[in-house]
Amino acid sequence: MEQAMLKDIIDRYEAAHFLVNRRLNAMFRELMPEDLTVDQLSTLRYLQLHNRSTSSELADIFCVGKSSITAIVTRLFDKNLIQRLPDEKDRRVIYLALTEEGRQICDHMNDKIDVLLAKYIEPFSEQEAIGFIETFEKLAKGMMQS
Amino acid sequence: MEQAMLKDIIDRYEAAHFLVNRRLNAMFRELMPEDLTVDQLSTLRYLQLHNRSTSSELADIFCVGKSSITAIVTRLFDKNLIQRLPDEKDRRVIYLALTEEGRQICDHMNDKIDVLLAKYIEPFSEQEAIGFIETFEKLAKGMMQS
DNA sequence: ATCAAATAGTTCGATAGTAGAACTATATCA
DNA sequence: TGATATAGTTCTACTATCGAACTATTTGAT
Repeated sequence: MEQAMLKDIIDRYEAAHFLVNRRLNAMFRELMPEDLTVDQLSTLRYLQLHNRSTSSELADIFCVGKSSITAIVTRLFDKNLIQRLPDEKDRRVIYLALTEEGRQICDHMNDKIDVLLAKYIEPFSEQEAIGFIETFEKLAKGMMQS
Repeated sequence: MEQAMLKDIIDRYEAAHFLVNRRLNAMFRELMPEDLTVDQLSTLRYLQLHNRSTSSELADIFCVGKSSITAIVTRLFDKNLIQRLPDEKDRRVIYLALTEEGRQICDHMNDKIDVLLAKYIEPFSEQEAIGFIETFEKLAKGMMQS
């Protein structure tokens, strides 16, 4: 790709990324129940998909320090939404898992989020949506590796 | 689009969005000079593109309350990166603009960010990149309207 | 022309997320 | 066995955010 075109694509990507990010975050915030934040829900949702994760894994995935994870996990633990399950073999390790209440909130929020996102994705043709998501996934993969 | 396909697209979109977001944010954080945050730079960059904006406009664009903007603007003002220019006609209004120092930091960071993003976008063919960005912009536009 | 309502921006108090350093406890390995 | 690495927590400090209360100004309805 030539320089001028690449620069154009980058500028447009940044603008769209910023806009979608800010808008989506605000819309998610509005969906949230009283006592839960967007980041807290992200944590619950990750644990729903990856049961018995650990603080270290969350820190890697969320790209933050372990002390940030301790803070967020403690808040969710205090709300009785996640459990801390010590590993029997390696006593340094503490697995994290949803409680029944955490699972229910997750399920409920998943439905709400699906409805919200469907509104924006539905207008696209199947072909366009698939093409888009495939490129998006390649981009994500590229960022995973470095 | 049929339901099962839509649901699949939504799940994949969410996963890629989360990953790209978190990774990009972390990479931006690493690029930042000592005394500047990612959100502060976003504000500077918006002002570079939209000179003489106002707090209310920033609050709309960033999807946050006006008091959040006051906080961030005050920090940038204290660092001498932006100016506050009262409107002559309507004395409630205060226009915001970069200082010379703010402009320089912006230019410098724009270059760094372009290099970073180029690394991830370069691998795509021109055709794929354009198709992707066009759909992304449509998505952004859809979110602007509601 | 006046006064109520709207608008622009700030202040204040509270909370969440984050970094980074210091710390504890445990495991690994040379 | 002892040094080093790893998992997680605690603590302090800071930024971003909300929402309510506030000031100053403008707009608009009567």
